[in-house]
Amino acid sequence: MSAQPNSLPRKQREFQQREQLILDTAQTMLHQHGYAQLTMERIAEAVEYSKGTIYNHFSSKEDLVCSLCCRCVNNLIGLFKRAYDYPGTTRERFSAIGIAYSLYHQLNPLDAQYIQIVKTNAVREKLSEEKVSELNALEREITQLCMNLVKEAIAAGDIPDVETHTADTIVFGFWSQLYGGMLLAQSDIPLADLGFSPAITMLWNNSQRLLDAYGWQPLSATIDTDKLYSHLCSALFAAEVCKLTQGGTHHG
Amino acid sequence: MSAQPNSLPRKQREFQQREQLILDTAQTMLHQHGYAQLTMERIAEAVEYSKGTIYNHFSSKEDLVCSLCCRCVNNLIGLFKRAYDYPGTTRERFSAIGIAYSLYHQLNPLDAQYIQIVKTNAVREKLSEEKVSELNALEREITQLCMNLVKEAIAAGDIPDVETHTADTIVFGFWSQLYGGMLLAQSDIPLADLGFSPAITMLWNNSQRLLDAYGWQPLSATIDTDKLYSHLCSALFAAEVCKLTQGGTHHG
DNA sequence: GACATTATTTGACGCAGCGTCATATTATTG
DNA sequence: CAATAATATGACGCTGCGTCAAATAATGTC
Repeated sequence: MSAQPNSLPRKQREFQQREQLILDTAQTMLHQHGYAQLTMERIAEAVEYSKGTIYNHFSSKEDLVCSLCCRCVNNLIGLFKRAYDYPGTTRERFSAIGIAYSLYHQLNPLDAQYIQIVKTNAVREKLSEEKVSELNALEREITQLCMNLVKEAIAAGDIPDVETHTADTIVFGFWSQLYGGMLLAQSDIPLADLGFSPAITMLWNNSQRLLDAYGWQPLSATIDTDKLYSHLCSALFAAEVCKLTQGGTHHG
Repeated sequence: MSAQPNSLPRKQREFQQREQLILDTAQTMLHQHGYAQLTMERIAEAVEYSKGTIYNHFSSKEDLVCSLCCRCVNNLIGLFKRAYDYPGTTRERFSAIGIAYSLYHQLNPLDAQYIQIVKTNAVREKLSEEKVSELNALEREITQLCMNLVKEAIAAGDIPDVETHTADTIVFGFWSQLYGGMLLAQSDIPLADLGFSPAITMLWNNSQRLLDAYGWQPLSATIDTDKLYSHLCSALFAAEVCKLTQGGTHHG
């Protein structure tokens, strides 16, 4: 968008643009044909550069997928920050983070693939030191964001009895729930067939329960959580929700 | 253990034994050298059969890993059943399932790899219809076991306000927490570095909170959860805990 | 603008690992 | 002990990763 003139040497800008092109292409291919069909040759062909050039950008296929993953975590961090900066109670803001997470994965269900793939030891083994620490830095950033909010809440007196509910336990618990819930929702297992309700609803309800369990004020008994959900959605993530409802039909 | 004489034609018994041998060997190799180093050639060499023979048992490498995964889920089901059959309150029994899960993954940290790998779409894509449904059946079994216990609890009046906390929501929430927590605990991310307490402790505390949030009687306020934890461990999983404490040092 | 030098791109190549299948080996039966 | 069936074998074809010497383009110098 911004037409800042040559903030970098032209060469470097071209390089970065090409890198994005490769990533975009790879992402599309991954979404359309799956990981097994994603080969360096095909990517090279699609971007109309040769394989060697791709390897100038990414040291391996794993490295490329990891970069995809980093981009996606970055996007998620963006949403989280929006939630963090919301001018409301700490509990509302933390709840908004949960919504951000769930929305992101509803909007980009296939992005969960990279995360999934990159979390696999089989792939980790092959990553360069460098890429691993890039990813770790992002993980750290997103974790700290949550942690800070919880600490803020504790400092503000919104969470009582801090001895048993330390900040780390709360973040861990909430995060586990989001992460596990998202994985269960996405993956293979046909939840509906097993008699489950829509995962998104369950996830929201469960996370509210959990915040109640920590005694995070104001408790859900004193407010209308359904209303809170839709309010946060429209206040913070209107664009995303819009895209989601427009997107309409679930599968391709 | 049981020396039942030739319940099956000798040939078939040999076949099954060999299958187990292959799986055991593959498991060991996976643990020792990682997924990247696991090749069909090497497995064949190690079991002293040829590659072709391996392919008589498993239609692909993915198929083999999936079988490993099935075996591991089976073991987990065994532990879950023990928890299920414990003669205590429904809440104790459900808590025991949580312990079973956490113990299993402490004892067999590397087994999480198969699950992880097999959950990856990249691998799923390559699995035979047959293996997928074998795995699904196991997932179903283990899910139903949890679901049944929750239903029992609801029927017994141990969980109030069933409109908002339906059985599926509770199972989903609890399971998400276990699954997400285990993945976070195991994976890559150096929790300690990020300022987290031991994951097992957090997991236990969080799951107890969650059960409280559902109003599952008796609430943790009325009992000593630490005591419950050690009691259930020794009553149900003495052998496992013993192995765990003997195993001693964490990393190889 | 011609030449030298440096940077970038290229695709043929080597190699590893999967999965196949014709052949060799072993077991079973008459 | 041959004939036949069942099973095991490993050489082979193929795909896809990652490399690197050579080709091509870009930049700098006079």
